[in-house]
Amino acid sequence: MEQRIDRIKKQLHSQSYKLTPQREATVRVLLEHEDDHLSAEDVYMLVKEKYPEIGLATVYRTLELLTELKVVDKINFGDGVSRYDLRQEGAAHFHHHLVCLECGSVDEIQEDLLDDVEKEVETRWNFEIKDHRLTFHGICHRCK
Amino acid sequence: MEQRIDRIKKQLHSQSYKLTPQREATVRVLLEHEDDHLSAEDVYMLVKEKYPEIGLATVYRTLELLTELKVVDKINFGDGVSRYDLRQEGAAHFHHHLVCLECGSVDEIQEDLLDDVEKEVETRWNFEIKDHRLTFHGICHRCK
DNA sequence: CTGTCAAATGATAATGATTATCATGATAAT
DNA sequence: ATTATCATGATAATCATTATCATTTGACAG
Ligand SMILES: [Mn+2]
Ligand SMILES: [Mn+2]
Ligand SMILES: [Zn+2]
Ligand SMILES: [Zn+2]
Repeated sequence: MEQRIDRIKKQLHSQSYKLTPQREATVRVLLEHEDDHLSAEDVYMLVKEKYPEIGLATVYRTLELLTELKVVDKINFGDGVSRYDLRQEGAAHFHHHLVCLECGSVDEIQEDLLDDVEKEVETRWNFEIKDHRLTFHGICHRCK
Repeated sequence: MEQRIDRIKKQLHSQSYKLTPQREATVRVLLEHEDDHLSAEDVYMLVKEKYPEIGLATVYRTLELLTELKVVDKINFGDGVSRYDLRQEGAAHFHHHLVCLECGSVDEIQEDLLDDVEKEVETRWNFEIKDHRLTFHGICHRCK
């Protein structure tokens, strides 16, 4: 945890941003909810527990900044809000999601699985892949 | 074109919906822009050219209805709007997209490519896949 | 034909997430 | 200490989408 925050701090400094107390509190909330898919409002409410004087705008700004630095990925599951998902450190690509149509749960697949598909796309469509988004919609193991 | 509209008409009737003039005008616009990825506002402006008295709410309602019937797919590329994409008739799964980070273009991949990956996900994660969304972000063939 | 009724429409208000603005506060270098 | 820059918080503005409601349409029964 602390080492992770330290690395994010360095990453911020390398772009001449500071790790302010508000930003640190926000990052801590994200780390403590690594498996969840929190909206900005969700993050705001959780950060307020430790840092009640923080403003909603600051949370939005911090999430935007972390997205820029590729610490988190901004993702949209089709309900009306953006959700922020901590990226695996050092992962080349964003991980995949399993969205259950029954219970609404969102599970993660950390393995890439797309190597072959991406090779094919790169050659046949002459497209240089930088990243991807893959979501499966269906019935989760709990609902079956 | 006419046959396609006829099949959509039957699909509507089978759920006891009618193909009103407004709905038909909207469907025609979608068919005429099959390769584009139009927002509700885009569709509204295009429909107005043929049917100026249509209201924006009706366009939203029609797009919602067509999404329900799986005639179109609602998709979100991360700019603030939903876009509506005509589905290939009879396709089991939604097609894939190539989004260029340089020029913003969105190209389509109609081939499935995911058969093997889906088999693996179904068995290893015990998840019954109904549909998917796959988007690649990178540099398109024109920008290279 | 008419009258009836549910479905559909269009104008517009309301909502809700996100962004912009701006005065104030913190920080670090000079 | 002074100044300059960055960051923050309150709040207003924006903008896509949804809800509301009075009116219209079209299928159907008599
Ligand atoms: Mn995730
Ligand atoms: Mn498409
Ligand atoms: Zn489930
Ligand atoms: Zn391009």
